[in-house]
Amino acid sequence: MKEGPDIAQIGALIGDPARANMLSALMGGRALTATELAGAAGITLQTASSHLSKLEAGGLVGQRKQGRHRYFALLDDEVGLLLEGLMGFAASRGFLRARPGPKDPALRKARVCYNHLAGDFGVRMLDRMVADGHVAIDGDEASLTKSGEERMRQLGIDMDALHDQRRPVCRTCLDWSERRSHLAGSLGEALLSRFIDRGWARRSNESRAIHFTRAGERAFCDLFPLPEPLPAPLSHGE
Amino acid sequence: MKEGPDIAQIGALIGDPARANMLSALMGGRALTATELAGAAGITLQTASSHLSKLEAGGLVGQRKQGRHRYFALLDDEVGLLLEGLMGFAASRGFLRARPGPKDPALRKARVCYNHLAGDFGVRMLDRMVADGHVAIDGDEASLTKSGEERMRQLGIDMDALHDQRRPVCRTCLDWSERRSHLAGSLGEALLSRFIDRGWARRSNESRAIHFTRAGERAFCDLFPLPEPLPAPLSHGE
DNA sequence: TTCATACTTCGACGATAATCGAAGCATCGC
DNA sequence: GCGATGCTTCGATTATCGTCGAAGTATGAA
Repeated sequence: MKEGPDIAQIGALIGDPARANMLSALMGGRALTATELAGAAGITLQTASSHLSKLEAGGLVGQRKQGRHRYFALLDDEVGLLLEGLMGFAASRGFLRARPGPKDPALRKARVCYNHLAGDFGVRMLDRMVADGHVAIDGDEASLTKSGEERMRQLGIDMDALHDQRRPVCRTCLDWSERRSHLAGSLGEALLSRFIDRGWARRSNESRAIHFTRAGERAFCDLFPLPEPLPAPLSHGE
Repeated sequence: MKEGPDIAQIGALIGDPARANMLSALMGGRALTATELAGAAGITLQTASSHLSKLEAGGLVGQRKQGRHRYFALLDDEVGLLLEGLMGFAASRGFLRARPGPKDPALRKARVCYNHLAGDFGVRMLDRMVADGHVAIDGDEASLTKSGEERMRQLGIDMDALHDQRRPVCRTCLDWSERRSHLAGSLGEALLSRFIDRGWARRSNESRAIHFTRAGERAFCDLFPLPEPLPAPLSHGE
């Protein structure tokens, strides 16, 4: 037998639909209870408990007990990165699950991808930053420019703190609904936090969707106007 | 049910040990026949055929027919990237398969990780380049410096061609045997090719190992000396 | 043309793992 | 203390899927 990492174990953990659903739910970035995860996966609580135990043993999730509640979350950034990659890959191969009925516009418009903004708004934000010369894209690589650094500081982003972190400030993450990149990395996370702290947007309680307030959406669109005027108004999307 | 990428399908494809073994074998960067892959996975040819059909349908491998031989390879760079990430992740979670008996020194010393040099030599190379100021590491990000650019050109690397490519010139890839990064990206690939073209090293026919000739090893070690003198001579390792 | 080799397809078998009802334990609120 | 709620554990069931022997097709070499 071959020496090396046992990718089959990781694959098998993710390869069960119920477990995949739970991991996807946790990509919303919030800790969820076992009951909530069972609901997200459409299975009973006892089955969810069994699955979560496996995910925990495999180092994909961790739990925190609060009284009778068990809050599960992705164990660390590495898991988030791995799942991001898997999502982008699955989408690139055409493995997409379509909900019967109309597509979920809320998820497509704005949602959390582990810790940063994804969806139409996420892609729009990166596109704007690139068009303004704040972010430079070289192939799959993204880097913040000097002017971008300045701009982010104006927006109240603590750039010193971001530079102190081990991970990249800017990273591209393939958006499964838009099929283009949105901004990940420490800056991506900081920006989403900023929008939420400012009250522009809030997290949905039921899904990974990010709901912008009317004022917040206006502010966001002012900050990141579309690179080109489109005949269809963006705000038409409820 | 949730809308979004179906990561369970990808997970399940990789989650079977036989399929995982074949994918790992293909990380050696060479196209292999169905018979070779069956041998690598320790299964019969008919089982391998069935598995390869699934991997192909899933967009992970592609095949090229040459007479009666079917050569299978990873479908594209995206697959390589995904598997690299999975390998690093599996190793980080402790999912390692140990061969009964002594560890495989050849794989640990130098092997192919999809298209670039990995193992002790791979890590050593990156460390040297960092110590010489040719590659700058910022968290997980790697970039070639001006002096590094110059140095690579001196080594005969066509840097213009590398810059024309879509992917990063330098990328870190977590080495599962050394638990540190080796150099991936277009430069990582170009360097491995260079060593092989110069006759310093050759690919093993049986595994992902890279065998350096005596002269090639000397040249490699001259080019990338250890950052610090160690009491144990590196060349002691057969 | 014949034989050997590489590979695909079919179908039966059996091992595995997800599933859930039932039961039990821990915590919370009245 | 009691009932409700959140969660874990146990055990039986069953669907799924990997496996391989057998048979067939395609290619190469003598």
